[in-house]
Amino acid sequence: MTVTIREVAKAAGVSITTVSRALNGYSDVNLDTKRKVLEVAERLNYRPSQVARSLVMKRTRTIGLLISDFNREPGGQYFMFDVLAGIHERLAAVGYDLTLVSTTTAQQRLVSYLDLCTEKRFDGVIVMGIRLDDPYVHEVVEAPLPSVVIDLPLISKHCAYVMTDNVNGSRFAVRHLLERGHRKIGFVNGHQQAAVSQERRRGYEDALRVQKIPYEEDWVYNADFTLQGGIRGLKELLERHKDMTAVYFASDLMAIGALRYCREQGIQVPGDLAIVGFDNIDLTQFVSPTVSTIAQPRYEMGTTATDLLIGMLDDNRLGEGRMLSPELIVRETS
Amino acid sequence: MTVTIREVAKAAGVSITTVSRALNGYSDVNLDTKRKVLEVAERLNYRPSQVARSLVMKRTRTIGLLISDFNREPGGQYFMFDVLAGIHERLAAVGYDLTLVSTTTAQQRLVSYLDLCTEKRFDGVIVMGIRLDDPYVHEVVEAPLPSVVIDLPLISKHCAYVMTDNVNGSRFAVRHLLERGHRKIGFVNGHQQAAVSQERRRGYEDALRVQKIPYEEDWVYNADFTLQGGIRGLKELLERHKDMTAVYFASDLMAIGALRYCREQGIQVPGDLAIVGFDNIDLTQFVSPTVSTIAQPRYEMGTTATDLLIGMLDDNRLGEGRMLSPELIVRETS
DNA sequence: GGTTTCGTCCGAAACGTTTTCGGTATAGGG
DNA sequence: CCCTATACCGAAAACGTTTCGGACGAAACC
Repeated sequence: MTVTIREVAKAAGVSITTVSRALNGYSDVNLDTKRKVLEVAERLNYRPSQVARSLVMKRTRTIGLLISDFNREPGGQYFMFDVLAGIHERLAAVGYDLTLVSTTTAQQRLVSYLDLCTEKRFDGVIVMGIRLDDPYVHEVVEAPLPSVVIDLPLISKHCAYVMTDNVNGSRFAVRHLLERGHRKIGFVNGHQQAAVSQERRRGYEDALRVQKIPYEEDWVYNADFTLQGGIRGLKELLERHKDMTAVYFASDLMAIGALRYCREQGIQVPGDLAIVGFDNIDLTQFVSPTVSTIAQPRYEMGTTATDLLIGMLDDNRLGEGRMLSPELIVRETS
Repeated sequence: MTVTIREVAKAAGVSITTVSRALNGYSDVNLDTKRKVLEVAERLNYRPSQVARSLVMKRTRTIGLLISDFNREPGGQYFMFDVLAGIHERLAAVGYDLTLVSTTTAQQRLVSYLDLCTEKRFDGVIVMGIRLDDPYVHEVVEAPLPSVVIDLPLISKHCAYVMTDNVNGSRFAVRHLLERGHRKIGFVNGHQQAAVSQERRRGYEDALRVQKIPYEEDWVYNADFTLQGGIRGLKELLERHKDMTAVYFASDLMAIGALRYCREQGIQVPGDLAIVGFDNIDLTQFVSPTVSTIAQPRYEMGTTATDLLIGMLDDNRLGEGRMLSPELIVRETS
């Protein structure tokens, strides 16, 4: 059926050793026989089996993309697609493959994260969308398998991470509102199982403190990154504080939900209430008014994650953390 | 390093044949020895190598997702992510892996589509985002490798396809505008290298003809699915026809671009001009006014594509075409 | 009691590569 | 003329599985 190296060898009148060497560009093969081999291989349309090669080389040149439940995070698509594009682009450049595995896969087979990866003989893994309370968090860090985690500061010898600098991102957002003269600023956070939520809260707190504004719990509402969560958060905060003039949301989706609520309630944005979101998803530019936000370099997160992983694999570097800079984008809601 | 079947055999005091049979649930192995083997395998934390297995079984249980240039289609993300989710979900259920390969990968290696797939020994392929003028279109159809193409009606013994019924989708859109009383209806199409563009134009034509309205070339503008394209299209059509009261766009992104242009020009939507888009991307619900559109069952496209492929692989069915029904969603722009 | 049958198990080949080690021939140096 | 260096090539082991064909004993049958 498929043509093997043996048939090429026979057709070219040499041993399979010589074929292998000729095709892989080794030096100690006569130029004429090399040409002959290449010509025959071309004529027979020979394609070396990567699985056979993987078996003997003990590396698959395949890295796994572990997505914690593909569609658990509503609106996570906006984030994930760009990261994925970055990962894919960089991996293609260095000749690695990417295979998708979501935790549902593991669940269905009742097998642990690490077991799955060793069965498939991945050379490395990139982990995305994992939560603080996910059971396999420690498995990722401690595994001998090189890995890089996105948006969760896990680090070890074989585990690197890349995140946006969420603390500073939050600071930018809140500082911006402060500069606009706001003093009564609420904060609607994401769910507490996300590492980024903690950091964003910290940035909010810090920015206030710099201006000697005390941080108080009841100006914060813990939602879940979703549209509905944003609506609930705004509603609740407005009830608690009639004098609130600005709200900072830990996701654009929540900010947009809030925007919708404001329209229903006749609250003028930014006149009555200023709003800043986080993520810079496409939507922010299309809703009206357009929403001010903190941009995450999503594509770059993908590429640097890949770079870190490749560094561990090919130049066996150690795991390290990489912080990417967010950027304040001022639009109409503030 | 990693524990092999040989070590399990030694530890359990049986042959590797027996270990293999025990683990794979064959019948002719004594229940006691089977238990013993399972216990030892568990204790040693044995994980069978899928690459060794692939080599001998001559199937990898891996299917390739061929994306024609990941970020060539601007706005393609909205479409692709959901399809991807559907594919992934279904594949996981039947125990296949999915590995991403974009044409850039092949280009970088100067190797044809088919060569790439045979090297990686994919069991099948799903092709997405391919254009009519892509050089490897015929390669896909004629290859012995089972494949499913999304949004391009290619069919052969080993090649199936799944698309939305774009002709009917267009009919729904235009008929809806007709029912609203419009008679002067423009059409801004996508680029001509997409198969769906031809179909959508046909649907537009048909719907008009049913109402005895002649189809005329100069009511159609060929754009490119993008925001800017939508703006250009609307502008051009408005210049050609002062009396136009409605426009149908072959993508939501174009419709939304048009919406933006209308706002700038003070054109009332739907008062002065009614608008219908295509795709039902999330954006349509967030812009103001919300845009009427034809919904594509994106997730289902992914799952049925997978079902078709699995059918060819496991039950060796032949390639077939599957049409999915679109749905008219009336919102504020019409 | 001999022959079958059945239940268990194992040896060895096969899958398609890479790589180590060594072999042969030719050329060059003394 | 002998020895060594060099260039080229091949045999065979290895990677970790699955599976075919058979072996061995015990039970069953005639």
